Amino acid sequence: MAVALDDLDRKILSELQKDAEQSLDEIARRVGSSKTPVWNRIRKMKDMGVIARTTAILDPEALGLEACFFVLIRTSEHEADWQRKFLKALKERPEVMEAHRLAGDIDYILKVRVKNARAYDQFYQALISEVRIYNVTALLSMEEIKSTTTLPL
Amino acid sequence: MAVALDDLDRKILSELQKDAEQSLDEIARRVGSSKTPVWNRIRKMKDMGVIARTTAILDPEALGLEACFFVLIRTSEHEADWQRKFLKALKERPEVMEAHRLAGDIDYILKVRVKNARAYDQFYQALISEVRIYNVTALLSMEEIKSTTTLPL
DNA sequence: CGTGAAAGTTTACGCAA
DNA sequence: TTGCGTAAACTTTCACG
Repeated sequence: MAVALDDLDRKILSELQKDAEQSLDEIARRVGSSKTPVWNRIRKMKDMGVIARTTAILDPEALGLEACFFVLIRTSEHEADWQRKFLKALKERPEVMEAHRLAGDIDYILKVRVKNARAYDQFYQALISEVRIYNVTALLSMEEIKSTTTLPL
Repeated sequence: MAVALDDLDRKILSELQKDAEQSLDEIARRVGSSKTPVWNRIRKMKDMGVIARTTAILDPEALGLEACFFVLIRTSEHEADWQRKFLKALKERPEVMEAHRLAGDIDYILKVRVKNARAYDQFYQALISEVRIYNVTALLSMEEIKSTTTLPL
C-alpha cells in the first residue's frame, strides 16, 4: 500500500496540505520546479490515491458545535453480526468524526462533535438503544490544544 | 463566536466539505442558485472564518504512516509554567495530530500518527524527557473504522 | 439581490527536446 | 522527464434588471 515518493513529491504534498487553493504556478515556484512536472505529479498522486480528496476545513465553534467528546467503549459481544450493526450505526451518524477499533482492554474509541452536552446525551441514548454495549466512558474536551489534518511527511 | 447561516450557506458548506475543487458553476447548480450569490457567500464565510482553509486530505497508509495511537495522559503538575512547556512540546511535534485538555480524571488526550510502534516509542521517550508526566496509557488503533473532516451541518 | 457578460487567470494537455 | 505554448475553462468583477 505504501508508495515511493521523492523529495519533490513530498514538497508538493506539503504545499497542498497547507493550502490547496494555490495555483500551479505558485506551488511550482515554492517547490523550485515548474508547472508541467508539478501538474503531472499531482495527477499521479491523485490517481494512486495518495491525495484522497480536497476539502474545506470549517471552524466548529463558528457553526455552534461547541462540544467534543472522546468515547471509550468496551463490549461483551464479539460476534460478526453485532459488529456489523455497531459499525453501521457509527458510519451513519454524522456527529461521529472518528471511530477506531483498538487493541487491548478498551475495544473502541470515538470522537464525537455536538452542539452541547445535551446533544451528546441524545447521541449516547440513541447508540445504546441500537446496540448492546458493556461499558462506556465519555471524556469531555475542555480545550482543543491542537487539531491538524497535516500529516508529517 | 457562532454565526448566523441560512439554508443556502449550509448547502454551500456541505458541497465544499465534500469536494473543494468543484467549480463555482457546479456548486451553484447543486445548491440551486447561481454563480454570483454563491461566490459572495463563500467569500463572506472565508472572511468570517467559518471556512478556515482548504486542504488536501492524504492517505496515511500510502505515506507509510501505518500506526495510530490515542494517548491518555495524567499529570501531577498543574502550574502555568509546566503547562506552557507541555503545550509547546505538543504543538511542535508533527506526529501529534490532535491534542485536547479534558475535564475529569484524565488530563489530556492525544492522537498520534507514526510509521510504526518503534516510532511511537521514540515519540513517547522524547515527550517524557521534555516534561514530567504522572501516568500515560497508549491505545493502539487496529482499524480506522471512520475518519471524516466533514462537520454535521 | 440575482443575472449575464466581460476581462483576466489558470488549467490541462499536446508537442518538442 | 521537463519546458513551452495554447485552447478551453474558470474566477472575479461590474453594470443592469
